[in-house]
This record gives sequence, C-alpha cells and structure tokens, in this order.
Amino acid sequence: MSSATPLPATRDRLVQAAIELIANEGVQAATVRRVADAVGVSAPLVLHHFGSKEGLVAACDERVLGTMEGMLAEMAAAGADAGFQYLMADEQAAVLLLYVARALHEDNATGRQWFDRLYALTRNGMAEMAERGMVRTFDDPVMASLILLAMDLGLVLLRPHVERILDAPLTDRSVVTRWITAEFDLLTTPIFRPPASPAAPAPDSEQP
Amino acid sequence: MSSATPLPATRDRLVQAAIELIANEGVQAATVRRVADAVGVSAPLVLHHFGSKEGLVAACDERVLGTMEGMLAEMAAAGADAGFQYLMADEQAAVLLLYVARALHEDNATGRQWFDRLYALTRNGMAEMAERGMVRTFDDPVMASLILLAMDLGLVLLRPHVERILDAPLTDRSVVTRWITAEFDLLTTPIFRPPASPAAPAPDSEQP
DNA sequence: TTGCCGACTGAACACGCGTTCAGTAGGGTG
DNA sequence: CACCCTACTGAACGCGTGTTCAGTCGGCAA
Repeated sequence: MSSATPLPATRDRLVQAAIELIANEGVQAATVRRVADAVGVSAPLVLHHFGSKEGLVAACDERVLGTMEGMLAEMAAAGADAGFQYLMADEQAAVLLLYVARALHEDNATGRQWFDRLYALTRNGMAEMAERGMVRTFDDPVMASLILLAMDLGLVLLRPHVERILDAPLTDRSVVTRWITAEFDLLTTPIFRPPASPAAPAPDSEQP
Repeated sequence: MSSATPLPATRDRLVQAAIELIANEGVQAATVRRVADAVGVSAPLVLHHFGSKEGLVAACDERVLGTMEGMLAEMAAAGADAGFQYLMADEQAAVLLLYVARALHEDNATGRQWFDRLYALTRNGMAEMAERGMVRTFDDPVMASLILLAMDLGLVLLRPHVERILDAPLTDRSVVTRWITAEFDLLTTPIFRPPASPAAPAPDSEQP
C-alpha cells in the first residue's frame, strides 16, 4: 500500500531526469529549463514543485542517498571488501555513483556529507576486517584509508579518461572484473621489490 | 620583434591571476571580470589581449604545460617513484597541480592531453622500473597503471575533503611525508592476508 | 607638426540563467 | 452551483556572463 502510485508522476520524473543530468554533466549544466524539457513540462513547474533549483538538487540528493543507502547495506551484508566496483556493475547504481562523484568534486554540503560517509565506511570497514584477521593493520590508518578510498573513487572521478584508455565503459562487466582483479592483486602482492636483491630475474612479460 | 624587451607586464599578470583562480575555483568561476579585477584592469582589456575567454584559458594551459614540463623532467631525472607528492610539496607547483586536476575533471581537450601524458608517464615508468628489477610486473599492466595513477590523482581531486579529514593543507610538508610513507607502505606490505589455500581467486565468483 | 599604433576604458549589447507573476484548466468538496 | 486547491503555462524580470564598440591616452616615426 505504501508504494502504490500516490505521488504525481511528474515530480518523480523531474527528480529522475535531474539526477541523470547532474550525474552526466554536473549541477551547473543541469539547468531548470533543461530538466523541464527532458520531462516535457515548463520551467516554472519545476520551481512550483521544488521551490527553487536548490530545492530540486536537495530532492535529488535525498533520492540518491536513500537509494544508495540500501545498496551500501546490501554490499556490507554481502561481506568481502567494500569496493565500489560492485556498484559500477549495476547499471542503475552506476548513475548514482557518478552523481555522488559530481557532488564530491563540487565542494558543497552534500559532497562533504558523502565523503565523510564513504571515509567512515572505509576506515571502519578496514578496522573491522583487521579485527577478524582478514587484513593487516596500519601505522597510519587515517592516511591509509584516505589512499584506499582515493584509489577507488579516483577511477570514478576520472571516468572519461579511464574509459578512453580502456576503450570501454567503466560499467562494463568485463572492465569491472579487471578492476577488481587488478586492485586485489595490487593489495595482495607487493609491487616494490626489496632493493638489496642479489639477482632479479626480470622477464618483461608485458604486452605492448 | 623578439621577446628581448619584457612583455607588457599586464598580460603576464593576467595569465598568472587566471591560473590561480582556475586552480582554486574552476574555469567557470574564473570570470573575465574577476580576472581583470584581480589585476586591476578592465574586462575588455582581457579580451583585447587574448581575443576571447577561450584564448585566455588556452594561454593558461600553455603556461602551465610549459612550467610543469620542466618539473616533470626534473622529477624523472631525480629517479625514484613518480609520485605527485613531490610536486605538492612545492608551493608554486601545487597551484599547477590543482590547475591540472581541474582540467582533468572537466572533460576538455586539455584535460585529455594531460591525462594521457600522466598515464603514459606512469605506465612507462612502471615498465622501466620493472626492467631494472625495482618493481614486479603485472598481469594487467594497463589496469594496474590506471589504478596507481588514480591513487595519486584521487587525493588531489578530493583535496578539500582530504584536507578536512586531515585538518591540514595537502601541500603541508608533514602531510606529504605521511602520504609518501603510507603509499609506500601500502604498495610494499600486502594488506590482504594470503588465503589459506593456494591459488584462491577473488572473493567474487561470478562467471558470465 | 601630423599620423599611426598599441594599451586601455566606460557604456552597452545579446544571451542564458533562476525566478516571479498573473492566469487557466480540472477535480474534489461545501 | 460556488469555492478552493493543485498542477500547470506563457510572458517577463533582474542579474551575470562573454563580447562589442567607440573613443582616450601616450609613445614613436615621418
């Protein structure tokens, strides 16, 4: 009964269109008129529903937060490491992640809230996994968590360039698999060789 | 005709002011009038010198590219790993790095050029170090390089949030030291405990 | 002198932005 | 019926943007 169809569909579609626009082009580019056009209504109607553009963005934030909340909980319940790659594999969640990435770059209240949330998730997640003996501990857990978080978020923030190098969408299942594998590999096998190695067999097996 | 006579100082100061504004607030916020005001001249003078705002930004790009070129070469000559932390420690270079970070996020030609350059630097750097036996090789060197690049660039892209967590500027010498140390630690000592059974794949077991 | 040219400015233009306002249509309720 | 509330629209306002235009000032050459 709760989620039947009581809401006027227009307001809902406006939020959805705004989220998509913001995720792909940023808040600045998501003008009131463009959002209205995407749904096929007039610009003042958007203000009628949300009071102002700020209200529209706030509604989008709330929607994204609420939707992603369940996904994060689900992800945490599934255990394993807390990488965002699982989210990128989901087409719907990918839009939300790109939305959050935009918010992170623009230094507004929402971005700050999101980052603090993600940071706490990483920091506490690492601590918890360390307790269970799954990962080691760190001398500087704060900086380590920041770097680990940046490692995952970085690829999302740099998405256009990463996709250009890989020649494939970051949300592709195959790309996500490569991502997970390479990251796990990086964090499992040290990349720096001990400097005082007597004879290092260096078979350059890299592919051109 | 030659540049023996010093350029009219105004043009030079306009570029410098624009770079600073763009680095800190982005191209959009770097209004022609704001740039002009920062130097103490009128807005049309900016257009007189650069033709258009696009020309102004192009001049800034060129300046940043040229200045940073030497720094990268210097850094490469100094050897060691190619982390951006060394750049962040330099006050003047930090502005340039923030400028590049802005360009990377806005998906324009300059950003693409910059990312390709930084990616090649990372990729080739890793390959070269692998040849010298300093680092190991990777099954997926492309993805590994992307992740390593994102790890460094991520902190710069997320600068406001990182600084909020650390409660210190990212360019602080002490922060840079922590950054270098933690990153080296992450890449030297594996964080995941080796799985009990040999040849255990990633926790995610999904086959298309 | 006269003429020219580059640095420089105040006023103003066209455009897109978020926003406001007056007004219309339609459905429920007294 | 009249009344009100909600969804919705076209026209327009104020503002900031990049840009244009006519014109001033000062140094240099003929």
